[in-house]
Amino acid sequence: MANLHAPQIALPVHPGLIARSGEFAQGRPVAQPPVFFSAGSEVYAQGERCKGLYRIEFGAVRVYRLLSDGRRQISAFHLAGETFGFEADNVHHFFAEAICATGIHIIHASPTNGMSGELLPLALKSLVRAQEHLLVLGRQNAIERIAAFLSDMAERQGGLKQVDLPMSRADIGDYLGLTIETVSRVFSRLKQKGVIRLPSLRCVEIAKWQVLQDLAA
Amino acid sequence: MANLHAPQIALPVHPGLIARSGEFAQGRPVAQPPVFFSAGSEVYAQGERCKGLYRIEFGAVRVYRLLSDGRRQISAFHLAGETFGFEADNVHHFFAEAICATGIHIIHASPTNGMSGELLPLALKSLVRAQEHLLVLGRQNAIERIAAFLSDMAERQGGLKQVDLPMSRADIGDYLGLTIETVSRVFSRLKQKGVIRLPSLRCVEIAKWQVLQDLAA
DNA sequence: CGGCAAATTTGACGCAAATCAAATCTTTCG
DNA sequence: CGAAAGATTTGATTTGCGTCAAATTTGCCG
Repeated sequence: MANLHAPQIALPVHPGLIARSGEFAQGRPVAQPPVFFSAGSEVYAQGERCKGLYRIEFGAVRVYRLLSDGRRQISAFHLAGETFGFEADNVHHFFAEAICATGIHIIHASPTNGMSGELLPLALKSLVRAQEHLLVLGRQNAIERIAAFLSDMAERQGGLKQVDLPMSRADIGDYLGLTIETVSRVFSRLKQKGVIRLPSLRCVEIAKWQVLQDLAA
Repeated sequence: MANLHAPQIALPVHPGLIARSGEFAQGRPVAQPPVFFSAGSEVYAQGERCKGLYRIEFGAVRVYRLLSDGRRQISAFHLAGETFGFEADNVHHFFAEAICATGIHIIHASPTNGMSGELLPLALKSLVRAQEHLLVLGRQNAIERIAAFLSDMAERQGGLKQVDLPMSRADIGDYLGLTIETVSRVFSRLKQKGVIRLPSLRCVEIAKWQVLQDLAA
């Protein structure tokens, strides 16, 4: 049951070094220049005060919580173009870490900057994602979880057959409520059945799209 | 694995019969008169067009999805005072049913009625709830899930020792990703350990608050 | 009140995924 | 390049929860 993960130590590289990209979009201040985070570095911590929202320029982020005994649940992965960091109050209740080299716009939301109209749709997208994921964790078995995960990742990357997995097997396990061994075994099983190919550890090629969809149920 | 639930048949009793309560609060139009739903009746269905948001006056609601083979995942229970029915687009992706006799205000949100300011906090509350629940489903065992569920229900009912459970064991199971047998066994185990008492099927008395909290991890 | 249907509990057993263990493969970096 | 550390895969075994089955309780309605 225990599933301990030593925190990966890596410090974020802070602004100033980074070329700033468009600070204004549609005539509104969007963010400070994008901040660069190296693989494994912390974007924010549980208990930290919210500074705003986070929009990923490139890279990927995992958002998670820990139980007191070290079990970890990743509640979401976020990819380029996605916005995360919503909280009901102004304190973070989760940890967020860059999975790989990642550039993030920090959006300092305030009542005055006219962002509020776009916040709700983004928050709702997060909500729908979380609710979909509840179904997977509550009622699907290992192979269905992996199939759903791969379908989702593929879809979010434009539906190409080649899917990039920036995260480790441990991350996938902690997202799907499985152990790394089970994740690995299911990958092997899918490969052996010809549903996917694994050109490399962090890359999956979906050979039988329809079969994967059906498995995801 | 399969977990079939025949839909409970009961029709909502529609307005007109119901005395209308304050249609305006703080000078804004809030809702049509509250609508009464009998136990098991449908509030909305998956695929149905969104008519607005729903605020519970009294009673309780379950929101759920079904897999093609009938497995059901309840993503949330909603109690009196709570608002539900958020979607990213204007189509419902879940089913909502009254668990018991329930009165609901249907809030026809529109850009013009000044509700929008209050929508985001409510949506975020739903989001946080869903994320908390992910941790339970992903990483907690049966006893921890039940303990977390009972703690949550107690807290939402004002922290009293006597907790009302409007929902069946089947509902609890489908919310926590467990079978009814496992739910029942865990209740028995908690009772036998003196953590809870069961004055009746739908009522739990929390005898050892701290133990329950510790179990919820 | 009495009888039936549904819900819940309890028991026996099986299985999917966890755990424990060890062999590969990959990456890092001196 | 080559060694060491870490990640992943694979195998053997255990176990918590699901499944199947039956007993018991509760609620409903004439």
